[in-house]
Amino acid sequence: MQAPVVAIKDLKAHEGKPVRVQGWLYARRSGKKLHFLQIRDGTGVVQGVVGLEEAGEAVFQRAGAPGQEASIVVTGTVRADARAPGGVELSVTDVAEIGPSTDYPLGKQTHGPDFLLSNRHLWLRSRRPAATLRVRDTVIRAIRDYLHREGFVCVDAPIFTPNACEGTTTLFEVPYFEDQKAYLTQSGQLYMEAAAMALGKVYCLGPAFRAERSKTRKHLTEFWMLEPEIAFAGLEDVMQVIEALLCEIVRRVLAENRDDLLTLERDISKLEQVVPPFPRVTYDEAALILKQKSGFVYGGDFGAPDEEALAAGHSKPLMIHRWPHEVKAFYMRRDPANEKLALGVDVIAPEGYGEIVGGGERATDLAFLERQIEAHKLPKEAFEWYLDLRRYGSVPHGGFGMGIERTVAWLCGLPHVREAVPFPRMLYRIYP
RNA sequence: UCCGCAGUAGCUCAACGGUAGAGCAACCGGCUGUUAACCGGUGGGUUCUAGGUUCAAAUCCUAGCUGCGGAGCCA
Repeated sequence: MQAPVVAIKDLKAHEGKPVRVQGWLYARRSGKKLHFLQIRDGTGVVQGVVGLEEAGEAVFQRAGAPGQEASIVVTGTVRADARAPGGVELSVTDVAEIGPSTDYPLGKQTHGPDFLLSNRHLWLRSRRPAATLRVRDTVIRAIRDYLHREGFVCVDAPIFTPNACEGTTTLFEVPYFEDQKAYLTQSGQLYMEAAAMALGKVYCLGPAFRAERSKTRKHLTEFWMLEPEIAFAGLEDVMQVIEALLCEIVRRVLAENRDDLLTLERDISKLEQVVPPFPRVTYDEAALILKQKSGFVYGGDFGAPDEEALAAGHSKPLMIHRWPHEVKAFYMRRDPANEKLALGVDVIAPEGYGEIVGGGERATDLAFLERQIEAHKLPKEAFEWYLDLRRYGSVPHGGFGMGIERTVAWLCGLPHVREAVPFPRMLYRIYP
């Protein structure tokens, strides 16, 4: 009878028993009578020890043959060992090579970002990318769990759209049958407003595309965005949901990904400080702070250096609300207390990770929106369906968009958002 | 689109006007407890491309290509 297959993370529970481990040869160190095999299987890494005398000559030779990242099945007995980083080792009795691997491109030497990104399909096997993807998984599960618990319904938005959702930023154009054109969505928000009028609390979580020629550590051309939309909600309600959601995400990652955060050398104490309430300032207050620091001129949007200056000194995400309406989208509701301000909110992550959330309360007044569409020179016929939402039982509502990669990059302490997505799409990179 | 920086061995880099080198990887040998293993040896080059300056160019100049970082825009 063959020994049972056991995941490396579960080996401790099988101490003293024979098991099989299926995985890949991460690295090997060899002596004349001893092989040390570092085996990884996606759940962890374990060291297999192959002694010439214990395993026999045939097995010993087979253990010395597979190259780095060859796929192997290793049979052995689980043994506690104080010298092992994970607490247990495998005393190997047999090794079988499944798929060979020679001249693996990613060795133990250091590599530059260009080379690593060109080999992203292999780089994923390394510890840091694997840890990052596990954190990303937790972030997405935390989002879905939390929103489900709060009564939200997942309503997916279309990827093909007939026109710009907001009419401003650059779109990827694709041919759509004979003589039509379609565009890849840059936001599902307008569709979520329709869904919120049907189901109350809704969200979508999917890719968004921006054909901007941006080359910074905060930008991808394809990124994932969470967009909740809530009926019968105002700006304060939206800010409350953002705060609660971010705290829940951080809590889950701290609870489920401690080892991954250690692998990533993340300062966990910084994340532990992310608890309610978040600091909140109005645009006016923020502009005043910037004016004292750097001579900022009131009325403009905040640039990346401005964001960093505002976030400096805060260990929690900073919420900036009530913006001059000129710098915000046409569909934002105006502040009843000051018609020059839009009821929008941006959330700036700590440690220089920039804007991770943008949202606010939507305008519900039909005549106001018609004027806005005209003022922004948008094609009105494309927005008729959107205006219908105001013609037939409109209610106060609001929502926000959260950038998944920026959030993951912040939680993991990554130098660039491209590491927060399995296969990044950037201005000059679409391979692999 | 604009502004910087870079391109030399498979990878990471050095050489800064005067004989192209190191570490890692590969290959060979040694080692019974390694953890980025260690020790000895071998092979490995159109110095991104095209011009130019010079007795002499990886090095200086011009143009291009590629990548990186930042700005703008945004999540």
